[in-house]
Amino acid sequence: MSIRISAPKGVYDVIGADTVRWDDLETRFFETAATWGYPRVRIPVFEHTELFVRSVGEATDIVRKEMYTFSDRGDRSLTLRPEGTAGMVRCFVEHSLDQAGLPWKAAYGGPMFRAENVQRGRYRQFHQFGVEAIGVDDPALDVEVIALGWAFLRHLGLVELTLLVNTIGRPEERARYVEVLADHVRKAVPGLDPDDEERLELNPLRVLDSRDPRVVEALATGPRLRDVLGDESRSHFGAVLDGLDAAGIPYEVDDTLVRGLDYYTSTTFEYASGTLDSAQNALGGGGHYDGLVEMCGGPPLPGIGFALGVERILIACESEGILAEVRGTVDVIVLHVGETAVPARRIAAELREAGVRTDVVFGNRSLKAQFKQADRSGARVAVVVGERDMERGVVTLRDLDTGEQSEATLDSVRQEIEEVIGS
RNA sequence: GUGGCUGUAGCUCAGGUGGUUAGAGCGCCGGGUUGUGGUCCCGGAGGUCGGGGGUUCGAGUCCCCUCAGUCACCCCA
Repeated sequence: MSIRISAPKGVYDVIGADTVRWDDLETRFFETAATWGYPRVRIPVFEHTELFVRSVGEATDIVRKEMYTFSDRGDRSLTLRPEGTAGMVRCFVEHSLDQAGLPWKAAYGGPMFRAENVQRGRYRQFHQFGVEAIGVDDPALDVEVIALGWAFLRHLGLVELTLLVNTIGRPEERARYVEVLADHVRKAVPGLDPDDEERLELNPLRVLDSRDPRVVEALATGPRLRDVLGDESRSHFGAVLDGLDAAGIPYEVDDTLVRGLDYYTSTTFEYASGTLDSAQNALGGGGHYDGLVEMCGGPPLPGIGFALGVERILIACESEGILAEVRGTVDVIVLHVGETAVPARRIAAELREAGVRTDVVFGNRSLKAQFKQADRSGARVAVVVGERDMERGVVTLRDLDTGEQSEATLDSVRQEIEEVIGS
C-alpha cells in the first residue's frame, strides 16, 4: 500500500528549465542591487509573531487572517514571514547597524508565506526580492530605490511597465484626513456595503481601493489626501517627482495607491505590468516606513524599500515573450559501447575536473539509445568510448548539432573538447 | 473565507441521450541499423477515468460530498 502525497495547496515545485530561469533572475537581481550599493543579506524565514503583528499592523488582512503562526517547543509564538521588511528592520536594530554609517542599504530575497486563496500569480509560499535603505531622510534616496527596481525590471527586457507613485503623508496628517474621508463617504453613500464599512472601521485609507461605483464617485469629489498634507510632506513628494523626472523615469501619480501594510508613510509606489490582468498586475511595490525602526526598538530613523514578486515577474516575462531559451544542463555527454564503462567514467571525471559540464550514460543500453539520450540532454558534444577505438587508444567526438565526427587520443580529449565548446 | 468553470496515460485532449476488454497525438521504451541521435517505418509499456459515497442490472457519463487546479471577489508580490 502506498499513499501518494501531493504538494499542499498554494505551493509548487520549480523544476527543469524553470529552475534555470529562477536562478538567472535571482543572480541578476542581486547583481543589480550590488551594483547600486545594496549588498545581499540573509535573514530568517520565521520571526517572533509579535514582530509582524506590530509592524505590519493588526488591522491588516495579513495579520488578521493570513499568517502561518505556530508554537515551537518552548511555547514561543513564531510566524513564517509574510513579508521581508519587518525582518530587515529587526536585523538592522538588533545589530545596531546605524553605527556602521547611514544609510544602511541591503538587499534580500526568498520565500514568503501567506495563507491566501490561490490564483494565478498568487501563492501561499511565494518569493520576493527586495531592498531597504534605512537612516537617511532624503527624497533623492526615495528616487534611488525606485530607480533601482525600475532599472532591474527594464533590464530584464520588460516593456509594458508602469510606475505608480503616491504619498500618504505622515501618520498625523493621515489621521486628520481619514476622519474627513470617512465622514464624506458615509454621507455621500448611504447604505455602504459591508466590505467598505469594515474598511472604514479598521483601515479607512483602504476605501480608496473600493470598486463600488458610488464610492469611486464620492472619492472623486471628496477630499484628497494630498490636499491636506503639510508643507514638508508636500515638498518631499515634489522632490521625489522631480528626481524621477531628472532620472528620466516615467511615472503616474495615483491618488488611490495605498499600500496594505500599516508601516508605510510618505512615498508609496508600485511597479505594474500591462500584460497581466488588472487583478494581479503588481510586480512589486514599496514605500517609506518612517516609524518602523523606532517601533522595533531602534533609533527614530526613516526607511524606504520595495519588494518584487518573483512569480509575477516570471509571468510578465512569459507574456512579453522574453523568457530565456534554456539549452541542456551539460555541454558534453560520454557514451560507451562494449566493456568501456570504466574508461568512459574516467574521461568524464577528467572533463569535470577541468570544469566542463559533463554527463555520462549509465546502464547497458544500445548506442542508438545512448545517442537518443545524448540528443535529449542538449549536450553539444558526444564522446563515444568504444572498444574498437580504445584498442587504438582513441575515442570518437561527435558534434551533436552538425553530426561531424573526429577522433581524439586519450591525452587530447580534454583539450579538443574545450576548443569546441569554449567558443 | 465566498462564488463560477475544470479535473480521463508523463503532457495536450477525444470519449451524443449511462451499455462489452477506455482512445488519439506527442513523449517514453524496444526493434528496423550485431558501434551512431535529431527524419521515417514497426512494435510495446503506461490509466485508482482526482478521491469517497449514492442511483442503476450496468456509471468516465447522472446525483451528493470532498480534494485539487483555474478565474473572480477580497487582498496583495
